[in-house]
Amino acid sequence: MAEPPTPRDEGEDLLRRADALLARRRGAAPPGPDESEIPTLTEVVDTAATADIPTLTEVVPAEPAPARPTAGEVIGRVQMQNLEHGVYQKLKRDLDQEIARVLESRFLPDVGAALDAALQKVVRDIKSDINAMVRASIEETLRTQLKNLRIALEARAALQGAAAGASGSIMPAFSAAPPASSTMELAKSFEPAAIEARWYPIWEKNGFFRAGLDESNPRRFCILLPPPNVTGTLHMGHAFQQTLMDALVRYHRMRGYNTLWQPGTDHAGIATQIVVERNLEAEGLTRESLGRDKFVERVWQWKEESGSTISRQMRRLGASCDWERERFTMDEGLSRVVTEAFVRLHEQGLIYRGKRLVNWDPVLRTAVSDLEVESEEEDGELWYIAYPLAEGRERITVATTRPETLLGDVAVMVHPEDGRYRHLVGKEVELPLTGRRIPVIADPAVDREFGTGAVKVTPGHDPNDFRVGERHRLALINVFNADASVRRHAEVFLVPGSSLALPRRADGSYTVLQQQAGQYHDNALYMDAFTPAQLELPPAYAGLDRFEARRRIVADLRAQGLLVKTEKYRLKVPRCGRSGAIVEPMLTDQWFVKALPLAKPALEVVARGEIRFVPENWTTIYNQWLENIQDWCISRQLWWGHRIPAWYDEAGRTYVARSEEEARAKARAAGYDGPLERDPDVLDTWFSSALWPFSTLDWPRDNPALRMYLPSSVLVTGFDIIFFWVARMVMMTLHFTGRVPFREVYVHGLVRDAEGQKMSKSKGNILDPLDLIDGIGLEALVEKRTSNLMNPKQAEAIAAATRRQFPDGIPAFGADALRFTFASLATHGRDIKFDLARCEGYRNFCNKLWNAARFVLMNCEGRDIGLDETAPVELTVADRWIASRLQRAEAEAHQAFREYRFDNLARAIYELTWDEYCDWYVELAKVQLADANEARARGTRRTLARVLEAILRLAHPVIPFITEELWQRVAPLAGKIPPRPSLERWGKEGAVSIMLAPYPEPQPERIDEAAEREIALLKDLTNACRTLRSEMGIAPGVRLPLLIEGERAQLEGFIPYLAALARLSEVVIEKKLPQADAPVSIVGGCKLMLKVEVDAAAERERLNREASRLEQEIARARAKLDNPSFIQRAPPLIVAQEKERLARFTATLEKVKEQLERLA
RNA sequence: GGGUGCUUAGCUCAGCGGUAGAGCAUCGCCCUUACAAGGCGAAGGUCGGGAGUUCGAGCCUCUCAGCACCCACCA
Repeated sequence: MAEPPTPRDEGEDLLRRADALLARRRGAAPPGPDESEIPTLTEVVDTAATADIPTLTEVVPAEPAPARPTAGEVIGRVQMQNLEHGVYQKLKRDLDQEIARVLESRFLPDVGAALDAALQKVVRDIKSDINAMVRASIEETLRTQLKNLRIALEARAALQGAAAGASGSIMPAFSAAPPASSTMELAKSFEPAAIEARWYPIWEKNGFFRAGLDESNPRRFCILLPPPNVTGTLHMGHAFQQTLMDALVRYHRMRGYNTLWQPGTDHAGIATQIVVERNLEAEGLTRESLGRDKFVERVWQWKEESGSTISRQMRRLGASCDWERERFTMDEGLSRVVTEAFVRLHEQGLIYRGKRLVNWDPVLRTAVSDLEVESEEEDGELWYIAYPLAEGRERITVATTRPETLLGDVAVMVHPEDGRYRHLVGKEVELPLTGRRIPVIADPAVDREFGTGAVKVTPGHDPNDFRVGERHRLALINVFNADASVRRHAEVFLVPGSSLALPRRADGSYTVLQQQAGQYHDNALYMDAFTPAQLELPPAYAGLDRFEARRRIVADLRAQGLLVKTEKYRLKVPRCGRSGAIVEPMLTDQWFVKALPLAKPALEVVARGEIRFVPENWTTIYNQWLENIQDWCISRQLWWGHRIPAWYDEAGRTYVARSEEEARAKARAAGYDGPLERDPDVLDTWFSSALWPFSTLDWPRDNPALRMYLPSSVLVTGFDIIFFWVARMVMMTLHFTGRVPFREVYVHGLVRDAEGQKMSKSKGNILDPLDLIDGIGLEALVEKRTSNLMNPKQAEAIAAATRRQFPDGIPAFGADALRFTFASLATHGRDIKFDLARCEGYRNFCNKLWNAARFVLMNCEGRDIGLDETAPVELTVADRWIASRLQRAEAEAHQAFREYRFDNLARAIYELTWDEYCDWYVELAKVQLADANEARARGTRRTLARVLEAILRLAHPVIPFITEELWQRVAPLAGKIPPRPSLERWGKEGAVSIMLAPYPEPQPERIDEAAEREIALLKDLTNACRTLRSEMGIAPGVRLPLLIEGERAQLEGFIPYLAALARLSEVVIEKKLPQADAPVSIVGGCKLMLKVEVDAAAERERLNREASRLEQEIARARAKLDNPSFIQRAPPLIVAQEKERLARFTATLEKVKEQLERLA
């Protein structure tokens, strides 16, 4: 199939040549493994990028540009542009790869190899994701370096481009760097990387993020950044949340509020300690071998190394926090606040220390709070164990999921009304394997249906049994060590009234330990008046891990014929949210915050509406939790964190104080002068987080920020930390400052993957926001997802899934597109399924905006755009219409911000920009610009520029980078700022940024309903023509005449628009359409006829379809109107509307029928 | 056992009493002097099932089903 040579072939030839050029360049570069031969970047760039890469004019045989291009030549130029773009992208990609390769080969062999070796060692036998983190950090650094290098390059290229004055440069992205000359064209497409890298530092250096501290301005807006883990990296949840916060902050800043976005990081006690301990493990060290001081030093070191990663990543996202106020929970200032808060709470009796049954993580060897325990259903077994009666041959069988805790049993419990066992209540059974005797007790808590209806009672290792113990005054036995191995000697806590039979002696007798009834103090648990004792456990199990002990005990029971049966059983297993270890209820000494007195005010402020949840149904969740709140265990047996400010003397007395000196003074006052020892424990991370709203404002020292920004305006957070953080901030802030911490809580959903799965390393579905901004190749992505898996067996499946889902890796979308995506996904639902396709769509949106600006600049820069108010300006209906639409969009934007409906905000911006401004107004403007009427052209240019300028400001809170870049060019046109100062001077004098420009306020008086109606009709007419054309299969290039039957006065003005938009050769308004076999469409009382021969039968068919559609509508409307109760009860407006519809459909049908007759 | 969501086009989601929408995907046609990361057009849904309230129900009520999530001590 031989085709004539077409321009396209020429283009392919061009591409081939470009390839050849690339190949040549590659050939010139030193390939081989000899790393010393690798050139520096500047070498590569100088030789390859700036010299070897030809301009397009060199590549394409130069043709003198004709003064007046003929149609064919115009096409040629368009093609050339596209080709230029294609070639450029190819070259750029290649150059990027080259740069990356050079960077890699230059740096990785030195630093990387050593690091890699170390990391390999780490990874091999440790379950850890440290490798990924370090790798990510390296990648990040490289990427940043690369970016910086590229910016330098761009500047150079721009300079050279300017010097050469060549219009045919094939590196347009580089001309996107500082727009040096005002007439320079924007790049053909939107290239986010350079723009982003340029603007953020300028904003930050100019102090635009700085908190407003003008106390005379009563408008204040403050957001606290939920402090991320200081050593962590940015994940999708952060990026999402921070996008919303940044939009809010930028919006209010533009509106002239005193604005503070308070950033900071959290020391994340457990999480960070775990990471550092794993690092140590790789070196064959443990924290114990290092010692506390050395270990904490190591953690600080780690914090210094990785502590800035997340804030750098936030900058990439465009977050406009006041970095000068950045805080860290372990800063000196914040630590002081933590101590102060602890001491005050203790003085007020709201903090106490006691031996309690707490959730113990045997791996981390620390207590964790109830909230940190996650229960999942898992497969397990239910063992039936026979306990022989002490007297007689009878046995009582209990069912348990935890046979190993039998060692700590103190009773067997049955339901008081259970006939099967009533006769046994009060008797004693022999506790197997232990040689002890325990009583049978009755308690209504027993479920008779479950198991055998008899339960073993282990108050020392089960919260439920603990309560039973309290009711029945049972002793408590702790059988485990801190690592949950079985003790040689159990700890026994005899409580008032309790007794415990010690193992049978050789002579068959028992010793019974007993404690007399004692006193309880207020609010205390029954065991607060315990007497400690010891109990020898069977030596066979001593030192065994609890699960090994379980196996042995079950085996021993079976051997003794006491194991009745075993059943498969699904049970809830409580695991530590951090380590994944199964939590063991353990009796330990811990510090607690009394929750009740703090919870009450926290409930009241919400009930009074001083704090409002958005969406409000979260109020219920908040209330329910606070209403059932338990005391909060705040001590952790860790080393990384705020050490508890309590000192003990040798008699075990406690002195809580702000410092050791103060403790000593208190001790002396109490008559003690000996040595003091500080409590080794640290505080729960969330304790310091709870103080965040005022600790970051340097409470208790009075200062403007504290006066102005407490309460903050809104807390933006996920529902997963309502209990952990939100409720506790309310309690603590109210308690210490008497103020609420924030007025509103905007609770957003959680980001999940496209399938709705939680993003997690082990699922291999993690998306890194930075990869969405910068893009990532497939191999790098696979590597990232499969490295350092907890379970390396998953690697293959994850790699396969990743290859399937991202066959080409992830393209670079840029921060703006990512942010726009997040905004548009921020509905008030719970889950946010992150859809890459959406991201691509919004990248395209940015490109659209970019090109609209390009169009406006091409048509307005250097032209009379009506800034001179004395020159005559004519505004057409189209101009008035787009201005009107702008007002509506602005109103929607404000409302969206008020309601935290970022999806609506995004939609309003998207529709205004794309559907109205680009698709219609720009097209209409082209018609107006082609007109000879200068006043009208001036008005058009003014409208083009002003509306675009407003759109940029409207969109800036969501897409800050591109809007700033464009605004710098567009704002002078719109008369908003003087022609821009050069970028070099930016910041020194008269720095003007879109960040500081006012947010658009809707002007209701500019809503022009008449213009809106007119344009609506014009759109309908245009669409009808287009539909006709398309249905008739008329090629877009063919221009046809159109005949319209309708009101001349109404339609006349539309003619030029219609002709252009519907690609018509002429538009003729007729009193009556001629009789012809031509397609006709009826729109709003007009008949449109495309003058083209058409098969009458097909046209009849089409009209009949239209008629039957109308008939259906008419029938529906008539049915309603025929219903007397509708007329009677529906609001008159609705009835009128329905009548109007009926009339309209009927009239249209009339015309369709008429046309049908004429066809015949 | 309590509680909270969700179920609308192939996919992701808006809409919450008055003519069923968007993006992506699909199917046509097209290099149209801002944009092929584009333009124009088309197709696609008895709004999970059932019952009720109402002149009128994706929208309100009840109920059933499915799916998520949260809280709680079922051995």
